[in-house]
Amino acid sequence: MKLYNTLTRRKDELKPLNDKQVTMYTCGLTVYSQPHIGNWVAYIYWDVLVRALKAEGYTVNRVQNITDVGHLTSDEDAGEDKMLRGALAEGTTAWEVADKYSKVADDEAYNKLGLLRPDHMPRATDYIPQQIVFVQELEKKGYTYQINDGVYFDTSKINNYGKLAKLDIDGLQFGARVEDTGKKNPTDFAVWKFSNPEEKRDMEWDSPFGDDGQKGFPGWHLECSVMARELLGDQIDIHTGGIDHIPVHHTNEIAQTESITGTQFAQLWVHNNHIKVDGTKMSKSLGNIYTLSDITEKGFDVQAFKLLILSKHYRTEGNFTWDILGAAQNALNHWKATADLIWQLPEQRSASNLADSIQASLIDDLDTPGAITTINAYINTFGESKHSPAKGDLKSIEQLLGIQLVGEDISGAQKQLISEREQARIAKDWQKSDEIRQLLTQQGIEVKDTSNGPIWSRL
RNA sequence: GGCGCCGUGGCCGAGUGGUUAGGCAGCGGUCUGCAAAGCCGCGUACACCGGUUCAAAUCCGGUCGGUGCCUCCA
Repeated sequence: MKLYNTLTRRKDELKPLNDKQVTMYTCGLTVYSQPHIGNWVAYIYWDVLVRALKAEGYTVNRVQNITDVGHLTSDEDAGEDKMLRGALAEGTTAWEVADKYSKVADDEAYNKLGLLRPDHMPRATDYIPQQIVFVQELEKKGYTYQINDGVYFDTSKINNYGKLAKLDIDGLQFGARVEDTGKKNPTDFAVWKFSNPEEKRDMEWDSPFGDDGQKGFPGWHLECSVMARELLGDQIDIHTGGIDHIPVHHTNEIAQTESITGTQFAQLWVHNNHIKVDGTKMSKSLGNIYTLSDITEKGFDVQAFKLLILSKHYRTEGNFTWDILGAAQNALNHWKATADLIWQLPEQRSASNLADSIQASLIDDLDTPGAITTINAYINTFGESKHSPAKGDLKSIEQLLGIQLVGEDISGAQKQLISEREQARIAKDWQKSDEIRQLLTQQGIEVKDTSNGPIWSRL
């Protein structure tokens, strides 16, 4: 399995630290509001990555956290707490907001999108003591300092800070866009923030830091470092996330973890690009943020959304429009209609190497467009075939890409209708024939008269 | 302003120094009671200007255009 490694800026071969077991960490959602399709884009790619790893014979131990505290609206440790903002918007507490959107996200990801559930889905608030210990360790080693609003990591203490993003540290100065809040260096970041005494916080904890009785909460970057270490160990094989996390979040995870462990944190850093909407960034201010429900309410299949996403490489920027989704839906319908031939025509006997071909694409830096091209070529061989695809081949597609193709057989009554219609056609009773076809259409079944006889598919 | 990324045929989207990507949409034909599908055929793309090379859409330089992060937002 080769993956493009942001650390080295080239495709690197995966060489797991522990033989055939792969450890993988993904930064999960901050559960403060309704997830949108951009969130799911990353989830879909990493889902296929896990599927490909399993097909390669690896066992995968995967952590995807749930951020429910500490994520501020600015990466620079300023701004509001996203959870509190969510609570304010809904007139409830941060705890309830976290609970609500954790459930929403869970339902959408694992029920609606049918993604594979990660092995561990820790919540940051369940790891507060561990995070405090982590900060204490950093303190002991002299990596931190305390100012007014929290305990900060001193990035000047390490010599390769910013190696992931290839940051030009010297070029960064306090000034126009980098506010001077008392930090020693512009890149320093909070590992523990103190609660503002003027504000009521739903989520805050006692800690050994600050004044006596002063409450606080963990820094966002710290959470991932701690949960990864607690659940996967000092070193992991693959760390995934969005490209937006390269300069700050992942850079800081590396700084913290490697300062503690003294070894390399993740071997492979894999980042997905984003998807735009109508050629521009999805943003609240533009009001162009779509959710999974928007897609289904327009009558599209979430599987079509997955196909749309997998049609482009995870590292290239994507675009979402309803037209593009419509094209993906058409392509999916074609795949599904071909899959439904298994109920109608004898199964193709000759062995195909479909699974191997798909897998060959996936292990080359998760080349899902290549895999889809392979599948299209395969599907197209059934255009005038007297056979249906092999069930094993369809299963391979479903297992490797996570796109469901095979539906249920139609009912006996519907089969009877198709048979009656065929009798009417033989008798040239076109009126009856068309009436039956109309009836089936109302039941969501389309019948086509082919050289192989009547063939149905779902509308 | 700082740091990036990208520019492929109607749309989406791979790829790469010399060989048809593919999908979606469209057009013509065929088949067909009709419809749809299938089948056959059709667009000869790679922003622009230079350079390197026997050969560049593919490498290098520049220009133009778009766009991302730094602020709501993955």
